[in-house]
Amino acid sequence: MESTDNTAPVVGAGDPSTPAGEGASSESGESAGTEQRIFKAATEVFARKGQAGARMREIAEHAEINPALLHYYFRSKSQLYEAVFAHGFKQFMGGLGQSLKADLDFEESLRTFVHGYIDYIHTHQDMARLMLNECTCGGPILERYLTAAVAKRDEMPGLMMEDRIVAAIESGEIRPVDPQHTMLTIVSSCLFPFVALPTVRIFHPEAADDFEAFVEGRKKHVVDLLLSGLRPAGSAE
Amino acid sequence: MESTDNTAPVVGAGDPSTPAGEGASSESGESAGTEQRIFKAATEVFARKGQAGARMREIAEHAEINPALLHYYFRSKSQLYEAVFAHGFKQFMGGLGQSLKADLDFEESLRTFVHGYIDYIHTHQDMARLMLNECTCGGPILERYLTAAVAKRDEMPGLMMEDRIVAAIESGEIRPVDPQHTMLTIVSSCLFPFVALPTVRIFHPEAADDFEAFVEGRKKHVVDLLLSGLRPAGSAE
DNA sequence: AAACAGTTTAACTATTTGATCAAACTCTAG
DNA sequence: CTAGAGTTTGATCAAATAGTTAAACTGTTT
Repeated sequence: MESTDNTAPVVGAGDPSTPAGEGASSESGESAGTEQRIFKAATEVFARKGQAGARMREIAEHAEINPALLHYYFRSKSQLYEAVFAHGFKQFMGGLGQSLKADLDFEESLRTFVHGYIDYIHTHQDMARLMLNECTCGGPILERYLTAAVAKRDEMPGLMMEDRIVAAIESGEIRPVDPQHTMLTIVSSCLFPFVALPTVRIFHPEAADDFEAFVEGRKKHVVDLLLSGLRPAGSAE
Repeated sequence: MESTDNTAPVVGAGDPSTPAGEGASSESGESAGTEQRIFKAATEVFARKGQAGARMREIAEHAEINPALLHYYFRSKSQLYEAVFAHGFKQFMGGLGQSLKADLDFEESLRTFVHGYIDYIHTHQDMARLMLNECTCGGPILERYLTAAVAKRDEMPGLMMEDRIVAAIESGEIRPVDPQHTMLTIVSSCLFPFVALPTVRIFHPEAADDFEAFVEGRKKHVVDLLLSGLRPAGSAE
């Protein structure tokens, strides 16, 4: 009843979780990971051009597949976008959550968070840019997902870290600071340099030459600067 | 000789500086600041949708003018975009430069930079988002403008501040840190919270209620955290 | 008022875009 | 081999898009 009744998959609509749910792989006409190729290409193009600026044909070219396949697998442009976004959002939220549940002191908690955050961002730059794009334009999609995530606070690594800051202030591990601004500074310091990387490269030519070194240097610097900045007054190094 | 020879202004092409060069205002048919209205609307739409995603008709609607006027004043979409970008870039670079030339100690230099940066960003959010958008996609326009600006180092406030950090380390005003990473952290902390403001609002509902308080709080927090983080070992508060 | 330069408008073109569809293809199951 | 479900393709459509143009309009100058 719902539109033409051919045998179409359309995985993105029903289960916006994994890019190509391996569980229901009904390999027949040698798909060869067509769906995953679409997904990856879509992530790149959406990240660069945004939802409105991205062209379906460009995604198809990037994935080296026939443009019609985009609609075969994802029905429409908006559904493809939402599938990509939802996957990234879930991955982003889920990845860090676990590592923070261990009961470490503040210094180790911060180190874990910063290292994990930077590792994720620099290995998923496209997804990070896509998310930021959504943040800047303040579209309804992000708001929908974000408010849902904020509800169950203990699954948002950012909010967990914020709670950790509050606790550390109370226990005297760090000096009294505004937890929300501090959290904002942490996220900014980890995220921004990689999102704006094309620009950073112009100022840091060495970041292009030895990227891994730049990433590790970034981790060290952020943790070091924050720990120094948050150390209680009077406590020596 | 250059295309049709009607009497067209096209200010954006020749002099990409001020949005509506008041010098050559040839007021006849009651323009009523049409060009400035276009400019402002274009900034908003380009910031939200990017160069590729923005639609000329949307800009025209936003400016409440006839779509054809966009081409009358700016010839093409790409020239309109470049005019908007160039204006923002020049304004961005020029504004902070002067304030840093005064010979202040490091603490005051940092305070001046952070306050000036945040003031500019939060009063020109659209322009900041547009610039960041250009940063993320790494288009040729930004690279062209940026490399030109880096050449004359003493006109880039960011690089001037970085030089100030190096000097402060040598003079012992602050402890030895990586100047480039430190600079990145400063810029990140000032820029990101306002660029991603729609998202921040979900976590900081009070930022929406009393925006001015949030801005001032942000300035204080960033300066405070950085000064603490950079203070030489052993020096009391 | 007549001429004129600058501005605004609506109608138009050519191209691009997202989306659809029937036909062809591929592999497996019977 | 044949039937059939799932997949891929090229052709095609309607809507949207950037850009053009001639005519109408505005105010100023003569």
